[in-house]
Amino acid sequence: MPRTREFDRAAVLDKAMHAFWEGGYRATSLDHLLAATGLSKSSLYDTFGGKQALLLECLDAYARQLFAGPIEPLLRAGATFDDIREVFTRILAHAATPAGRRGCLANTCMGELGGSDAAVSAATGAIVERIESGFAAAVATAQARGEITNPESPAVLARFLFNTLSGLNLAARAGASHDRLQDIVRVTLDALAPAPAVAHTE
Amino acid sequence: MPRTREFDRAAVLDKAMHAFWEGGYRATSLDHLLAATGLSKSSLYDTFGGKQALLLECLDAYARQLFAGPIEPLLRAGATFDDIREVFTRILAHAATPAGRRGCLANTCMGELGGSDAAVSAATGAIVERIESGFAAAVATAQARGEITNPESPAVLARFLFNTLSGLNLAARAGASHDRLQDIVRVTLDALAPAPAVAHTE
DNA sequence: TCGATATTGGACTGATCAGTCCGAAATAAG
DNA sequence: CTTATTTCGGACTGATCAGTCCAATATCGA
Repeated sequence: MPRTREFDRAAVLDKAMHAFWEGGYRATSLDHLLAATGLSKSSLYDTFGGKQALLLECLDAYARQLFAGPIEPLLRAGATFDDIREVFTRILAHAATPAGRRGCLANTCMGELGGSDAAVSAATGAIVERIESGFAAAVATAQARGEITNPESPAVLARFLFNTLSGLNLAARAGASHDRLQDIVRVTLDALAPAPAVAHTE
Repeated sequence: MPRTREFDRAAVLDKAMHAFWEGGYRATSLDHLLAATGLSKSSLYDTFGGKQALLLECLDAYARQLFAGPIEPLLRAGATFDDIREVFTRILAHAATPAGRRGCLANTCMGELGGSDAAVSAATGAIVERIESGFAAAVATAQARGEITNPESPAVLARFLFNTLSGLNLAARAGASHDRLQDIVRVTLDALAPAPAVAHTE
């Protein structure tokens, strides 16, 4: 009996996600979102509830694409140092695309709304948590295999790795050169398994 | 002949800076700025020109307090590894204060306006540049003295150090624990002069 | 004391914000 | 074809935004 919906929910969500990703939350007005998604105000409100609720769904969609894309190697059981490397390689590759300048949606939202919106804070916190525990598992495996010689605990090294990621995303958004990002990644990865220094001293 | 001004420009600037620091640019409305500074709309516009111009002056004031405070050790001629350590110690100490949750004004502005406001971008870029060249100089000195054994160039290590700083500020704004920040700093500094690994292999 | 001049308070503007609401349109079951 | 049901377009709301403007006010030199 009902009239058929004229849009695809998932496709609309994807477009809204890219709009937020580009401009952040406040700077992306509802009018802008309507233009980006092509639907009417009433449809948007009927379907998603409101601007904040839409952002939360976009963060979910963003997380899914993250865990299916650049972060995916980290979630495989038995991930190793190579998988950690692969994550950074993928991040760098994405940062090199025109869309890469937008950095990370979760990162941007955290910076903009972290202190003032508990729901957004929770959503981004969950993403952080999942990435970091992936790093920690991979570090533990890599330490057991001797690929990572840095004796800090997996949890600590995971924090360090995530922090580098976080900085990279902000740098990309600030327009950093590819070289700059590569340098940072190289030093970071090298910190996990430093070359044996000058050796033969003692 | 003129009527005497009823406020202290520097004090007003300081209050406005803290308002922006707390809420970012867009979320800090003019009304909020007026309440924070205590002056009237016409005084604010006569004195500073407008909201964006005020932010730019706040960024200048912020840079001055940064270079006279946490970053100061880095700007001394002949700064060494200890001075790099001292910078991070000061950053950690500041992050532990209630105000530390706000992170870094320049960082927040870069994330919020980096891609859309060239003037803000230039202002924050100049701050980054100055901090990073301070890091680079200190790294060069420390390498020459053998305090830093990591063979990467001073410029590259400076990028790495700044990236850690950048991540720390976002983490602080996201409400990270003190332990978390400390872990990140420890791993970062250790990456500059890694302990001689297991040694005596080879 | 007095007048020239800058500061100040606050009303005002037009734009834009997120969000509401309802009549018109479209559809599918009967 | 009719009708129940949902979607859709767009007008509308009240709040808030940054910014303008001017009359009232206060001050200082003379």
